[in-house]
Amino acid sequence: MEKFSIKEIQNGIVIENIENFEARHIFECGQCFRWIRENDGSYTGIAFGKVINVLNIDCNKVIINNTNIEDFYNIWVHYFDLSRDYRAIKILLSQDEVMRNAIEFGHGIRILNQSPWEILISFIVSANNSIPLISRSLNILCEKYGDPVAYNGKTYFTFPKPERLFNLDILDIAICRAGFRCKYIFDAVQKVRCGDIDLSSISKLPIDKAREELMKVNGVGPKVADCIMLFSMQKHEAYPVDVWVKRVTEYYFLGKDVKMKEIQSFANEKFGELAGFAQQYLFYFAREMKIKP
DNA sequence: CCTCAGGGCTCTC
DNA sequence: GAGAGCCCTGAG
Repeated sequence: MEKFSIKEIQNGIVIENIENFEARHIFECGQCFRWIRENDGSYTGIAFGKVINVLNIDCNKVIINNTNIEDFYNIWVHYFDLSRDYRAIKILLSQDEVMRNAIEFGHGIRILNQSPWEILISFIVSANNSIPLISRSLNILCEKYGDPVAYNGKTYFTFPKPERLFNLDILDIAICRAGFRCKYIFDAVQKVRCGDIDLSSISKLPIDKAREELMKVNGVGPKVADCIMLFSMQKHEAYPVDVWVKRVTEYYFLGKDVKMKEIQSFANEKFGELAGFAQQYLFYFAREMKIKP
């Protein structure tokens, strides 16, 4: 458990003496698409129907605006994974020199506990796509089918509940301009609707069985399935391999172009139960450094 | 203007 | 099990 103290302020809370929490690292390490970076370096976003603004005053002090102590303990402790001891994770992973550097670089990363449904759709949209376009498509879906929540003179939108999408036509999905992925979104909606996919029971399965179930959805392959499991099902042994993770793993650890399967088994042996955390540090490092093949 | 790649997946061979 | 094609767009 992380150690920190909470104080309530006007329409918000201050978290003091917190460690391993940098808003920039958390929201830009590839696990979420809808948090907005403000001019002051804070991030505004919506989860569990609540809009909040998150600002690091320094590396040990965080202000969460538009919330209170009750919501903090009921919602945000879990969302920001504050019950987990990242210091211990970092010590274990830092035995490796490459990891030590990557961890230093992204020292404030935490893996958010997001909604499986939102992550399923988000990472379907992410396939062979760029972050601005992913965000744009998701925001269109939210503006069209989510619920408005006002904050600070602006309107934010919740991620639409599955039921809201059940009766939509494929053309109603296509407005989000996700191209060939629209039919995959549609397929995901249908499979959730008819019960072919039950995300809450999948989340209780062991990783290999869960991956297999998730991949029943068109548009969900091994990488997307691993993202869903890591970012919304607390399966931290998942090691999603996208182009960046492939590059960084090959560049620093394996030294040559290898197959996805070899990268997976490398991650299992090297990082074990902590593979997902390692993946996040490596991904953020590789992408910010723009490592080329 | 054209070309390419971008947090892969499906389909076909 | 390898490779082309896929929607769409910004960058070069």
